Amino acid sequence: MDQRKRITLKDLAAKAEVHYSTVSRVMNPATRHLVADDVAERILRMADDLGFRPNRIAAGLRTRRSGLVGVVLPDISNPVFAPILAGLEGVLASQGYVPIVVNVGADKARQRFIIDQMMGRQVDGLILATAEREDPVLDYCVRQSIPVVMVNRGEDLGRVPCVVSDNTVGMRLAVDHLVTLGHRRIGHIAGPDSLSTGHQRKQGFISAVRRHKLRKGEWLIVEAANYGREAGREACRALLGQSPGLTAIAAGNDLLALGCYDHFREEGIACPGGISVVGHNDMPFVDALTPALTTVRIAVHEMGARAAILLLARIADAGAEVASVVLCPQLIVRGSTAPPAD
Amino acid sequence: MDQRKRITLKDLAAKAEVHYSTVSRVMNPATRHLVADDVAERILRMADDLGFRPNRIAAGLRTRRSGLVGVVLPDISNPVFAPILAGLEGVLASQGYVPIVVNVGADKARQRFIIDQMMGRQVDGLILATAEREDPVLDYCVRQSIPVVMVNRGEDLGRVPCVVSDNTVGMRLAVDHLVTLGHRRIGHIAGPDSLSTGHQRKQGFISAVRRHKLRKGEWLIVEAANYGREAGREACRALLGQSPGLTAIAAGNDLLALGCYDHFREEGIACPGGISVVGHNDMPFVDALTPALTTVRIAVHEMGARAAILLLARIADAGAEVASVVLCPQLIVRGSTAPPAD
DNA sequence: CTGAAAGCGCTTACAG
DNA sequence: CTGAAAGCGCTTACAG
Repeated sequence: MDQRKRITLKDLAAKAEVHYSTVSRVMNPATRHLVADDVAERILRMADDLGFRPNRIAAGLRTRRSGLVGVVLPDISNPVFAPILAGLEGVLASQGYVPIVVNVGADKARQRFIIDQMMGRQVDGLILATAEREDPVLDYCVRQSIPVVMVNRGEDLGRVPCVVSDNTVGMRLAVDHLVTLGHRRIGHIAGPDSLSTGHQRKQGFISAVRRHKLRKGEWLIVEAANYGREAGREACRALLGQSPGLTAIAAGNDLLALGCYDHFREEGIACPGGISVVGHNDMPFVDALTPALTTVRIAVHEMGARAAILLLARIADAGAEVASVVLCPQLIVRGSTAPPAD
Repeated sequence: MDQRKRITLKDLAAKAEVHYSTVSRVMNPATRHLVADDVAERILRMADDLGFRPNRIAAGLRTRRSGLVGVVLPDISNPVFAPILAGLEGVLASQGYVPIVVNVGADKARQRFIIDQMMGRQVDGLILATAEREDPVLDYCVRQSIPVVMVNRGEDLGRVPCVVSDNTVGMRLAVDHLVTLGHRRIGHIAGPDSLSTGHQRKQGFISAVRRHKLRKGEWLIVEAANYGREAGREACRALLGQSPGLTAIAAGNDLLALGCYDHFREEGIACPGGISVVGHNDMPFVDALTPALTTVRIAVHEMGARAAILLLARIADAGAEVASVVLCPQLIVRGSTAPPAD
């Protein structure tokens, strides 16, 4: 009923008339030199002919390395995560690792359950895209002392390496751009303050408007319920309800900006004619919106790649210094921002 | 340097003063009833206290089940695949399986290499989103007789179960809609003919226009180089170059439709005023485009879920009938289609 | 109901 | 350079 009986080290050794430990040495490039060249060559050829694929599960049991990395995602339908995953996967694969990815949502109990499962599967390390600024799951990982790195979102304590975009700079780019266009009344739709991205971007917004000496009342912040489009629409309504005179909005991410578009459409507000919007992330296809979204591009793919590199380093040497990586974002000016009407 | 020495069956058995086979029976719900209730309870409590997580790699070596499913993706940056992956992952997780996902691109040699790696990792089955109508990699999988199911794209021979959307119906919905609006000169931008989606949608288009008795010359097909946005732009240029009188385009997918938008923008063509467009897939956020894209919604999430269910059935019983699943698509009318100008 | 034993397919000191 | 042996952490017939 099932796959043709898989051939093993021993089968191959029998055919080659050598001890199976010799075959083992040949199959592993690192130990191949221990075997006479002619023998190695012969065995390699036979392995190829027979389609011998060493059982990595068995090897992993012996070496205590699974070659598996657990990737914990909060929301795979958010387009930011696809390129991050692609970046991760690329470098992991190049080193013979493979990601096991689980989409867990925001529930901490479930995250912990999943991480337990992953540890049961002997993952060599964990990449978390789910971290909150204070995160019990992260505490748990630290206690277990399993190699972990965070991606996109960090924690406040900095116990664990993380790879993030420079959110302060990102918001400053956004605000500088708006101010340069002539805006003085600017709103910010913040992401959840429990997430480092939400918090840092908000702080970045505040320090940027202060730098430009905007007075209290000229700027305003509303925190969205989450990073989704619908939450953005609601926050936009609240923001403009509180301060109808705003001429520009810096959104905490592109989905929130999309929610602003939705609100504008409902209310017949022109963009950028009536109000300007800047997003954050430059997620796929926001250039195809009308107006094309001005946004802060973060290096998502690179973020994934760097996180994988950091994790691999940590797997190789758990004592390595906790170094984090902060990637520089870039302002992408498109059609959703213009000088204010008045 | 590394994680606190992981505790094993034997450690736990020593503490509980029973044989470790007893502990094994307790840890597995299916064999728990073989052990006296009070003993089981005591062991369970101790396991919990000590944070014992059975080593699934070791168990897998013994049982010859890894609980791993390989997922082979052609292009993770295409937004269709995120919901498919989410659907897959959801049902796999509910059954104690976990996906290992690799983004391989279209290269068949690399696909085969990756599949070899996955088989070396003892995956219990494979989900391929990379299938072509004639696919050497699929031949290889069949020869290895490893459980496989295809998702989104099928093969011509139908040797392997697959879960796809009904592409013929999808194109008919699109064409019927356009004809109902009054269009008689309709172009189709086809995806690659080597892919079942490209081929079937093209055939669906042809039979739909014939049903409506459009004459030769009233309809036209151009095949895009791939399913990407840029290829769509080029194909749109070619299509309108060959037949400037077209009043509507049925695109092979949303990305191709997006490419049409790009071309229209370049050339100052109004949509839907000058020309109407229908997409396919209803990928995330095409409702936020201007005009919002009329498209054929395919049940992506469900597609993933069904594929996982099929695979699990096949893993349980390799002799099971090869049943495929064809999901019914749905037309979503939005702003990119309108009656022709003349 | 519980224990003792074999074995899954590898890796890697240890000899020679 | 090659072999013989132990052992990674489990599961599961087989006894009792």
